[in-house]
Amino acid sequence: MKRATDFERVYREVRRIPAGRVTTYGAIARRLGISNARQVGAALRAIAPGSPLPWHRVVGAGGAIRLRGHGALTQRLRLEREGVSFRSRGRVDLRRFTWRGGAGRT
DNA sequence: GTTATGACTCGTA
DNA sequence: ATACGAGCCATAA
Repeated sequence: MKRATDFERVYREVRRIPAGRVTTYGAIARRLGISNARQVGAALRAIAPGSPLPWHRVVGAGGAIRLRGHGALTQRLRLEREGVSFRSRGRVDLRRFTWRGGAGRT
C-alpha cells in the first residue's frame, strides 16, 4: 500500500490551519514527527504557484516571516487580510494568533 | 553513490 | 536589534 509522503502530510496539516491563525515550521514538524523544521519549509517551497494551500499561515520561530522578497510581502498581506496583526519588525503576534490545533480544533 | 541547497532554529557576540 | 556559525536532514540533481 502507498503511504503518504512527508510532503503530503505537511500539506494536510497546513490545510487544517483556520483563517486568522498561524503556526510555525517547527510546530508542524513536531506535530507530524518530522525530524526537522527545514523539511516543512521544503514541502511548502515545492507547492505549485497558485495552489489553494494556505501556506501563508506558516511562519518561522517567533512569528518571523522567512520568505524573502516578493513572497514575504504576499504572505504578510494575506495574513493581514485575515485579521492577523504584526508586531514591530514584521513579527506575527504569536501570543494571539498561534493556532493550537489538535487539542481544540478551530 | 555524492553534492548542493534551503520557506529552520538556536546559541553566541 | 543585527550578524554569523553550526547543527539539522530530506529532496533534487
